[in-house]
Amino acid sequence: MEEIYNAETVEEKWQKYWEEKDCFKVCEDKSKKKFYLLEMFPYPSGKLHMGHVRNYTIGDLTARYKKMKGFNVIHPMGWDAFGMPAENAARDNNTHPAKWTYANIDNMKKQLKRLGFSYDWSREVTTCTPEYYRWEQWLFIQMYKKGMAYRKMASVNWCEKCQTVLANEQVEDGQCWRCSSEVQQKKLNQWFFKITDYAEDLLNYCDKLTGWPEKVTTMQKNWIGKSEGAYIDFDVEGLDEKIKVFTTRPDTLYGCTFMCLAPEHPFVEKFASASGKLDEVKKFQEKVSRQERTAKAIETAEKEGVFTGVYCINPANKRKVPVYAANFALMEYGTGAVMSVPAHDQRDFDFAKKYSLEIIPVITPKNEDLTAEDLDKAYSLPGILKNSDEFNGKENEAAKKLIVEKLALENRAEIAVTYRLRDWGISRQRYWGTPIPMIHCEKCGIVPVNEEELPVKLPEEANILENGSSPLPVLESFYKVKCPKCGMDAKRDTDTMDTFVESSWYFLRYCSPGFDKGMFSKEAADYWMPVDQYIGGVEHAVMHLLYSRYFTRVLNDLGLVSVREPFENLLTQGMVCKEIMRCPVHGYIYPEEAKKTDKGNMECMICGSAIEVGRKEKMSKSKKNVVDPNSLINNYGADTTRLFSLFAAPPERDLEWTEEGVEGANRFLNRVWRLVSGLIEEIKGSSPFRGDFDKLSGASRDIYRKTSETIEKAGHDIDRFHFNTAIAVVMELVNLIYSSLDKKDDLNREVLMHSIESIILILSPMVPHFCQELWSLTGHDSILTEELWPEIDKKALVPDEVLVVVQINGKLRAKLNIIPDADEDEVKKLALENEAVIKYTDGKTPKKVIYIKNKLVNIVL
RNA sequence: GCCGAAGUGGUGGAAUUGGUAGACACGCCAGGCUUAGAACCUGGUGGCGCGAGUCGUGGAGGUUCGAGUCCUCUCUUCGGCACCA
Repeated sequence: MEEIYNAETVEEKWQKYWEEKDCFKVCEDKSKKKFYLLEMFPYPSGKLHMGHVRNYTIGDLTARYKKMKGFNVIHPMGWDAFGMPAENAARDNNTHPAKWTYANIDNMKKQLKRLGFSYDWSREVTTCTPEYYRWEQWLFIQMYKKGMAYRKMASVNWCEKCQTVLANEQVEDGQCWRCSSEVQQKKLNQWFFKITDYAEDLLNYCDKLTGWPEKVTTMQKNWIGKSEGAYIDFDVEGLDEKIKVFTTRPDTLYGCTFMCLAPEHPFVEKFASASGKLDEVKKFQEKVSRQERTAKAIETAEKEGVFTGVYCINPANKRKVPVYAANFALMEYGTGAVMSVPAHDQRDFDFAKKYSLEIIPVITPKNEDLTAEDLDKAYSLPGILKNSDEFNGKENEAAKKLIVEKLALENRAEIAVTYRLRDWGISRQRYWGTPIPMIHCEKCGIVPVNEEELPVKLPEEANILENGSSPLPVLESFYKVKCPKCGMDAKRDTDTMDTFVESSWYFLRYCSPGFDKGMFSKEAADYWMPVDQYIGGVEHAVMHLLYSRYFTRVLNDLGLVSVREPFENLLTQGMVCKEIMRCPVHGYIYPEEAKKTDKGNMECMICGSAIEVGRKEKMSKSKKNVVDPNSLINNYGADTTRLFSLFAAPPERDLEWTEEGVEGANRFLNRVWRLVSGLIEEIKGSSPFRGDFDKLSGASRDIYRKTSETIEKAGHDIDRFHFNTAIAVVMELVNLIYSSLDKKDDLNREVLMHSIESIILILSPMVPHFCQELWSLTGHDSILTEELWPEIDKKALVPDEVLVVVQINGKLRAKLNIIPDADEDEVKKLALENEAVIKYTDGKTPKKVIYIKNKLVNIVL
């Protein structure tokens, strides 16, 4: 056996073996319990980053561990291969998106294999292949037939730089999520998925997703944003119109003293022209449209409005109420009209102060009488109604219902629920995406492509245009088609789908990746689904996870799959961080551009200046605080890389990358290696201890017991994703064996063999190449991927003696070693007779003596 | 503004259910091995104190025989939502 562990040759050897022997291939097997382990598939950007490595290491450990626990584990991998970076790269490097994408996939796949991940590559799914998107198009047509996909003119978020529309979720603080340029509004005819039909269902199930972090379900709930209230109709004075408002506070209706419409509300111009105020109103509209829509701007922007010149009638008290157009009213929410109650809403209050509008309190705290003069801000707490006719004196919560009921009798109000969630706009004016399988015919309107003609292939001869936009709208061979219905000349839809569509069902495709009679085989999907453990970044908490839940519901309702929720358990891993380094001359610098001086400071290798070491932040190219997985593997090997990312922090927390930490992980592997190589002559050929624990004594007994404890604790820790502590207990065992080695004469070889075997087995899901090599070297013919998790000898878990601590008034004063489950009175007696205890009790009689079995005695004086 | 999470040694982090705070690792210190270094092995390492001790889990209270853990208030950091009517 080599004295030193050579990661490179060992890793290469076993990777080759695994691949040749197809070790990770799985099939449905109804005799076994299945386990679907899924990691979020990557966008093939070209290279893996440390975030991927961490995500997939956690996944691989879990997959291998579950397999050792006897599950039939499916562990697939694929590529979220459509998307804009491919187009950008194609334009910048004068290549084709497909070429770029496939080259990246090739490269990243090599990297994944170098890390030794146990993927069943026969299930690889690549979303940009016609075999995949064909079925997405098919589903689109089914959804269209059910009214679940529809088209409407919509004001969309338009990014001038990317030349495309963005989903609401892709707009962050009014800026494009990718390029951060300002998002504008543009009217376009768009395809939408009716996710709002499922808003209630998606919301209700949030609380049933007990295997998800609460943080994520809360974010989804916020995103869906249900609010319960009422629609109330206001008559308009002098015009035959009704203004419908949505309010969550019908109890404050009597306090409504003005009305605010969104500037783009259709009534605004209508009213203004009726009253002759069109000029002023138009000026206001223009001003608002120029206003910034970023969160910051909104926060600081003053509430502003303009009187339309028209009054409406408060249906409760018939009061005449002026109608304003106001910058804080949003057309996208509710009805675009707000009944303003300045006494009880802060925005309305600000607005009323600015324009000297009347403020009438209608809710007052119990045992107090709130008047308009008392108010220096809106009162928004619960209370008792006043100034509200027959509702005076009622609790405001109760009044909500009563007021709506009264108005409902006259057809002026109804209970209503609104959601913040919008329908999912999926049209993208891009090339590198799934073509929308629809044809526009002048005579027949919108006609789906015949299903036999699917897929509508993305024409590969096309290339991105100079300005970066899609070639499809100008590619005659693509858009010029015959109408499937009437046979006349017609035009193909030249938009492609949002790439979140592909990732909303890839986990189903993995169940039967080659299936050519549908999206997936129902039989296979019903065997494998739901995903038992999903692992990925928290950045997908809303979009991807919500869309996937939505798609699973749609597919369930179409009878294509039996599950309704796709992901049973979710683990969101933290980010990989590293400190930022800045050279006063060169700005941000890469870690490899810095070196440590003798004094322990960092200096720039280019210019020698002292480097400011900044705080730890998420690794990003722009800050140059990145580490390339490839160089890590080259320097230390895949197993060290894997071990470090598991040991340095629990998975859900951020992981701070340090060179010292990586070296520590490497050191541990070498320590295990040396332990085995030092013992190999002695233990090789021995079988692991299977005898009676009671016959063991001395160091052998201790080691055997510690081994049993380690198997138990490591398994338990892995079950709850505490990988760092699972590794720590193995380190403890290794330390114990090391420190027992000088007592070698006592050591039972079979016990040693048992311990070494156990260490190898426990570590094998984490550092599989390393363990497989040791497994073979210690005389095993089998392949570790077929081995089961080691058995625990329960008998050895019972300690010979337990440590009972003795406290006096809660302070630790003595320790007793006692046989387990000793008689309570005897332990108390022993404690009280203890020398140190006598010193502290000082002859006093204890008031109370508390005994916790096998743990502690607390003497209260 | 609203909602949520987290604050533990010099550092990353341990501590099922309230029961020895600081496992394991990094770093540091000492010793061993070595011609020397690296590597490795052994030991030490929360603060204060020579010591018996004493103080210690962001801060202030509280419950309890006993609190990192439970309750109230508060500070800080991070994340999400946000003119949502």
